[in-house]
Amino acid sequence: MKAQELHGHLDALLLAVLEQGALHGYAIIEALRARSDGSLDLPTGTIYPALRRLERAGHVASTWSTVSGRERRTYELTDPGRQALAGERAGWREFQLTVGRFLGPDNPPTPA
Amino acid sequence: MKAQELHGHLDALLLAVLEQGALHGYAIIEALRARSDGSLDLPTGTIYPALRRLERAGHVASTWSTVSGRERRTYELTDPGRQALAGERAGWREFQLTVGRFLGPDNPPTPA
DNA sequence: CTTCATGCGTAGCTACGCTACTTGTCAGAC
DNA sequence: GTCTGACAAGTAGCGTAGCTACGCATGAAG
Repeated sequence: MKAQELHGHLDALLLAVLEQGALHGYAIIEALRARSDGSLDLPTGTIYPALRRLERAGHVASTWSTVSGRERRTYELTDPGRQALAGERAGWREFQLTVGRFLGPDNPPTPA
Repeated sequence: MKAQELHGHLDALLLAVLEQGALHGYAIIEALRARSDGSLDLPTGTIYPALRRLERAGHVASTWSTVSGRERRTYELTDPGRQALAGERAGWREFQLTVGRFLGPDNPPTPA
């Protein structure tokens, strides 16, 4: 899948992944890959800046920890983040309906 | 609807609109607005360059005409364009499924 | 001791949609 | 007679945001 299409939807995906529990950056990348059956294999240069954006926006909060000598930055959803996620879900639904009206498989507006 | 989300899907929308018949730029903008119930109100600075891109790619062909003193550039889908549209449709379906797995309304993977 | 998985991060690039603008015709208002 | 606004095309420059390609460090495996 061409990942450029994610433009504007990545933040929502990250929030959705964190909805199930706090994760550190690397684990988020793996979670996205796993839950999408490999379709979403996003590079760190995409994920880390995006997480910083979300933290600046107050949608996630991060805490450092050290696991077997390795530094980890674990992110968790905040309450505003949860609200934002709800908004993103609604936005996604509208987007899906609108675009689907043009690209849906059963969309011919002048069929018969 | 935030139109920035269109990133990467605009070409597909334009092809889909032209699938129903040739249109000139201005009419395409109106068609998008009409078929989306006003959700997609795209500025000329978005549409015209996009149509040029599609023409360079060989997905549409344009012909000039003059209607009551006004110059019109009418675009129509080419055969490669039709194939491209089919590909975009498949891509959209995959994209929709993948993102929907995270943002769908009934997606909690660890519900009970 | 070298390689690979884990883990974080940034600099610079590029694609692409948007804002704001210009040019021009024609219809209708004033 | 002039002016506003719909119609119709177009470009220049901007900003956003994801990507490529790096660099750094630790620990396990060969």
